[in-house]
Amino acid sequence: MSIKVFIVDDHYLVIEGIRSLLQNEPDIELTGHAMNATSCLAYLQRAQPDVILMDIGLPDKSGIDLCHEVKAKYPAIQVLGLSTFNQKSYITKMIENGACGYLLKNAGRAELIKGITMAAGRKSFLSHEAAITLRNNTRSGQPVLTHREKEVLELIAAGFTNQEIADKLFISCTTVDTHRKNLLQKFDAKNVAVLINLASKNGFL
Amino acid sequence: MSIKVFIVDDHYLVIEGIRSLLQNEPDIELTGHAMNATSCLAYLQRAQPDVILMDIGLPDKSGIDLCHEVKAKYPAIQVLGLSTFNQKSYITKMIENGACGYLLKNAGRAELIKGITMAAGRKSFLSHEAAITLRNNTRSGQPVLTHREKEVLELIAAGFTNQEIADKLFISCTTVDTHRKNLLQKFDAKNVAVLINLASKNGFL
DNA sequence: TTGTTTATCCTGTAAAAACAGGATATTTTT
DNA sequence: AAAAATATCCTGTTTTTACAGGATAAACAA
Repeated sequence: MSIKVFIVDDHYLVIEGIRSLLQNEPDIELTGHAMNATSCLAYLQRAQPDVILMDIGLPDKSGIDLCHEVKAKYPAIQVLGLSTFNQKSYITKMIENGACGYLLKNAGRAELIKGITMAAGRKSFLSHEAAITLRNNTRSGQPVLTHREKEVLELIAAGFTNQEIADKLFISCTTVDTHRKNLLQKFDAKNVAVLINLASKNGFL
Repeated sequence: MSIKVFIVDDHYLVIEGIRSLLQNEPDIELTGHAMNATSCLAYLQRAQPDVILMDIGLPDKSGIDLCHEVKAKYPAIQVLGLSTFNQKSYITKMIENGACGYLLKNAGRAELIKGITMAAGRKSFLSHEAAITLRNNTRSGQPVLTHREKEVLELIAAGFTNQEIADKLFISCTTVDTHRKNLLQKFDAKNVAVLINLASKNGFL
């Protein structure tokens, strides 16, 4: 029995590329594709593939959220993240949300087929380069933020002052200042400008 | 005589997608591809295509710089920008550097072929969506920054204080403050946090 | 159970940025 | 030639951050 694969990606050229690469694979059957999250969910109500190749950057919803939703409704489906962004935060977020692996768009034919086959066999798979960044970044790189720190970070980026943030979160102004202090330290940032720049570049915003 | 097309893109799936779409086009011949700027330039020393499809995000050099280089050495070659990022700054930078158009990776078969054909005929071409963002953004959207403002913006993002920036640029501290003031106004930002966030999201950093 | 992390709060000082409201000279565009 | 844009500089005041150096309580992990 062949592996049923479905693609969710808003880039037509990528869909076409995958289709072309899988054409002569007898064990893999491409059952369809969607170019946004909504039509993906609509498709899944009618038919369930074995493996979904899912892009991160979709027009209506992030692949990270979609992955969570799909895994909640259809736990049997294996989701493989698919993206150009080789960034730790994206990879870990996909895996946290139930993806069984991560495939980069610069992957070759062999890597693509291996990823799909392993996903279908309920084994996890990471693109070679993705595995490297994941390993490198756990040591030193992006800091690990607590839930509260993430909240504060987003409110800082939105332009609120410490006092305004304090009012929103029902905490003291000095507490916000402490979180801010810790954020600066964790990012090794000299001031907010650097903090927001790094946070944005590393996918926290 | 068929149009000779060369692709520069580090995403194998995209190359494969384009190859698949162009396979049955008698008028278009895909002569090769490169996955980075260096091997693209090496190829061009041996053979010159009519049209190059060029990605923005290459591993060794940005497509924007590569475009400039290619057009300087081989003015006859028509360069079509190719990217997932539908952002005004990228599109205009490519065109400023000699590209004759911009193709988005979510373009369909018809758009791809039309783009290549028009490029070969020395006509400019913009993907439908790219044309819309370009039009929208000139009216309202990303602000237009002067050279000095861009310099100051980058130094702010790097974490320098007004005084430090002033020393670097050999201007007064108050002048830096004025530039900062104007940047905040142009971006409609309440403070640096918002400024850096918007600037980063809109490709200024 | 002990140690660590997390979230909370405090006081005080110094530095920096935001805001207001100017001015002048040089380009560039109309 | 006149108008607009750009880059430069100035004096203030108020607000906000950054920095130093704490403390406490709850949750969690070793």
